[in-house]
Amino acid sequence: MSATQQQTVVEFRRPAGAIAPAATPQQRWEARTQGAACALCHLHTLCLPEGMAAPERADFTRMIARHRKIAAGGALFRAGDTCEHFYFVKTGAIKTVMLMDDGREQITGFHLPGDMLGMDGIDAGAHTTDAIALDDTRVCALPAAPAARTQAGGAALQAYVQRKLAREVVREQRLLLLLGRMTAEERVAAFLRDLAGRYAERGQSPNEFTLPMAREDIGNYLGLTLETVSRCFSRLKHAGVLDVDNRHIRIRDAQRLLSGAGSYRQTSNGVVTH
Amino acid sequence: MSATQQQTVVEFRRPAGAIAPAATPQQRWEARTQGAACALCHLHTLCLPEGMAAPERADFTRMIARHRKIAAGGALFRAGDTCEHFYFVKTGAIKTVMLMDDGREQITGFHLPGDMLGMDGIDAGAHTTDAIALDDTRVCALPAAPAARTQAGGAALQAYVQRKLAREVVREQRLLLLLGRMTAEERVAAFLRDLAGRYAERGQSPNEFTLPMAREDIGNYLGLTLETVSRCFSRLKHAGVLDVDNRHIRIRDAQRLLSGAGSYRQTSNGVVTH
DNA sequence: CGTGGCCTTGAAGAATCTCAAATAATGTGG
DNA sequence: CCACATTATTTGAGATTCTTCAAGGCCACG
Repeated sequence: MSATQQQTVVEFRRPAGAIAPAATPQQRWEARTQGAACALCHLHTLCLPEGMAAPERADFTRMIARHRKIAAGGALFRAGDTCEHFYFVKTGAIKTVMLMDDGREQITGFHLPGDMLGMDGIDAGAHTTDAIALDDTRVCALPAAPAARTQAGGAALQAYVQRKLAREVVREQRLLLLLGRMTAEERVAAFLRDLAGRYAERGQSPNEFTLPMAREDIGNYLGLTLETVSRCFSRLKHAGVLDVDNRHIRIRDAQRLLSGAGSYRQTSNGVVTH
Repeated sequence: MSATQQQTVVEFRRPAGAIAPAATPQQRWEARTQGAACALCHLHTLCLPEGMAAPERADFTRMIARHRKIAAGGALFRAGDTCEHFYFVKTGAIKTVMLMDDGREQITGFHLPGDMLGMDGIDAGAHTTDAIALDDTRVCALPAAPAARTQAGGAALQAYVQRKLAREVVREQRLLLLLGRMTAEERVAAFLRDLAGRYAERGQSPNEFTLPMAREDIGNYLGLTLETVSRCFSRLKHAGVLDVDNRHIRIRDAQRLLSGAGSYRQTSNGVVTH
């Protein structure tokens, strides 16, 4: 949703060099056995700290425990669990859910391959959300203690976590703006734009993708009901902005998706076209 | 809004030793001239890192530039400004506001004395919000560079910022839940509870205080209009939960303010008392 | 081929917003 | 210190958006 992300989506450019070339099986096997797999992982441009010096990157890589698996619907962690690791999604997708006493829930984020999660546990030492797999999912785990504390892991790792946290703060600020000030259709449009941008970062097509979550999850995330989300999708479809086939989305008119996205609203003079 | 904060509000306990005893003018003068004012500031329990060792606390104190003043309505920083400092509110109050291209705004936080702000600028190097004084306000400034980077300032300071960031993430998560899932009256009640808890932390009465912001700001923050906020106040007033006299608030029935706060809603069976 | 989960669509209802007006507080210049 | 202008707040009535409730269709899976 940032300016640069929007740019990416509008022009449907694939960011040059966003994703590393795939490693050969032989390379991968060697990397894994030598604890240097991160450098060869196709997600390393998203996970690995760029500014970090080589020896510290090696430390980082060595600390990572690879390949914890979570089945679709399973929990990576629950609210209240001691925060022992931060996680990177490797394959699949995860939602983080904040809970109320009376059972109401709010999804605070969807985490795609390359995304880091679990830092919400730094403050209290325990996670504040449930992390639920939307699909069969694999994650890498980074021990939280050295990353959060001043000893051991070193300052570079600490700075890395700090950056990730700051990014999370800004992401949530944008979400506050969405929930507080946008109409249903604007929210859905912003959601799709955001997803498109993130797929672009991952080297996948930003204008054609498959949603990893149900309508209910989208609605929950956007502060709407699943019916409202469905209706917004239908309206955008009939307006020619999108192709929607169940969870498969194709963006036909990125320009209109960007500009209020088929909401045909002009706030200043009240004119409503269509 | 955390469990412990709620507790504080329910029982209207003043947390023991939350606030340091006031320093004498002589002590203050010495402290200021020697760069050790933080230890004597009545807000030091909120600002100063608890786990920090004495020498590092002294470093922290020396880095702080004291007493930048902002007149009511003035900006401490604007979205896009280079993030050179983090700030601590000393007196007054500040709102941080996220902006949309079309002029819509979303207040993302109100910052009271003792609160830290400005960390949203860590990621991009520039602030993402406007910080506007609600009253004549004084702040202390902490240079951002040593706090964010690995050199100079040291790991302790870095860990401190990390903690503050993590707390901010959790605070925003709670706000997402509020904006996404709560009714208007629940939002207003949660807002007052939160404020009450924060005043309690500052050694002020949690059941009687003066709002530093206008109805419009409250509404904006809660994703409502000012009229809706005003109506909620009136309903809570007529229900005997609050005394509302313009910006002066007195909480008469904390129990009811906590439990859905005059909204008389029971989500499970649909029964609506009142 | 039946069952359950997910999605779509319609119609009625509720919560909140918008518009409008009156009242109260605050600030300003004389 | 007062009269006036300005701004903030309250309250009402009607409009609107979104939700709730309900029904039906599609698809995967046993």
